Amino acid sequence: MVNAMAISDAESVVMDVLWRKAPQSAEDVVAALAASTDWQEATIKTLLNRLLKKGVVSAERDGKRYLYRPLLKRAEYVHSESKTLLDRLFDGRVAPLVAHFSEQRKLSKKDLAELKKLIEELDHDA
Amino acid sequence: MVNAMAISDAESVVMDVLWRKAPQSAEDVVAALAASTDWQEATIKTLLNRLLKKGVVSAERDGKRYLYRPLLKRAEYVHSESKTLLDRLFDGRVAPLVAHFSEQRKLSKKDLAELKKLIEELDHDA
DNA sequence: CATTTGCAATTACAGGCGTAATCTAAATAT
DNA sequence: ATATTTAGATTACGCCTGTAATTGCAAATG
Repeated sequence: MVNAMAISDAESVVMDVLWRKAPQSAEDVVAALAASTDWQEATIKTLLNRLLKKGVVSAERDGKRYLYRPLLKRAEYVHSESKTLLDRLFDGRVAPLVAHFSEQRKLSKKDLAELKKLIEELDHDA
Repeated sequence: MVNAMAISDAESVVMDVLWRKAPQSAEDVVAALAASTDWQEATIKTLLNRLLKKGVVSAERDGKRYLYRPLLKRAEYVHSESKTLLDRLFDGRVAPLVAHFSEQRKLSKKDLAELKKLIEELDHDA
């Protein structure tokens, strides 16, 4: 068990919708996902319920339906996912990952420019 | 299905052993994992077999046993895992990941120094 | 040869995941 | 008041995973 309460891939797609905007009803979420997935309504409701059970979203009654909102913050999720990957593959550090991508020539101009700027700022800060 | 032929977490631990040294017999792999896991021999053999079935390791008879070696290269695996994560969480680019870690103040001195050097080299190269 | 032994192959089994269909209770319409 | 619609809750189901135990077979040994 790598993660105490892991969010599955499909579940994270639903979280993304709630991170973009909250609270939302199940129907809202279904509507938001209609374009990008071909999941049935029932599927999305299942995912919402599993997320509820995992304690990472809350549901507040609103008339006949519920309004869902994320309890887990996106930054937290992003961080734990990233850290898990860095730990597994890059000895827990960021630089080796960047090195890997540069070796594979998979750094875009944009990436390079941004990285350069970032590093300069950090350097200046420190 | 995100990955055509995904390697599970437990399986990747076995791959790690083979990436470090190949070929190795099942017994070698068991020995290598004795320190870091408490998996039974049978478990490790199951994992080897699943990896075989997935076509990411090969087995060559060596007397009564087999010698296993990875067919998938570590760099390929690392790349696909990293790319999947970057795509999911950072719009497919490296810089935002670095930015995230710097915002969370999770960049070590070492990371910073390495990144700086890397960027300089790349800049110089380009 | 017959038997033990060392490996690999097969089988097991519960829980999670992707993907829903169906059931039920509440609200609304007739 | 009853019928219908609607939304959530329950149930389903096959595949993957983690974690093995058991079986089968070939080689070594008595």
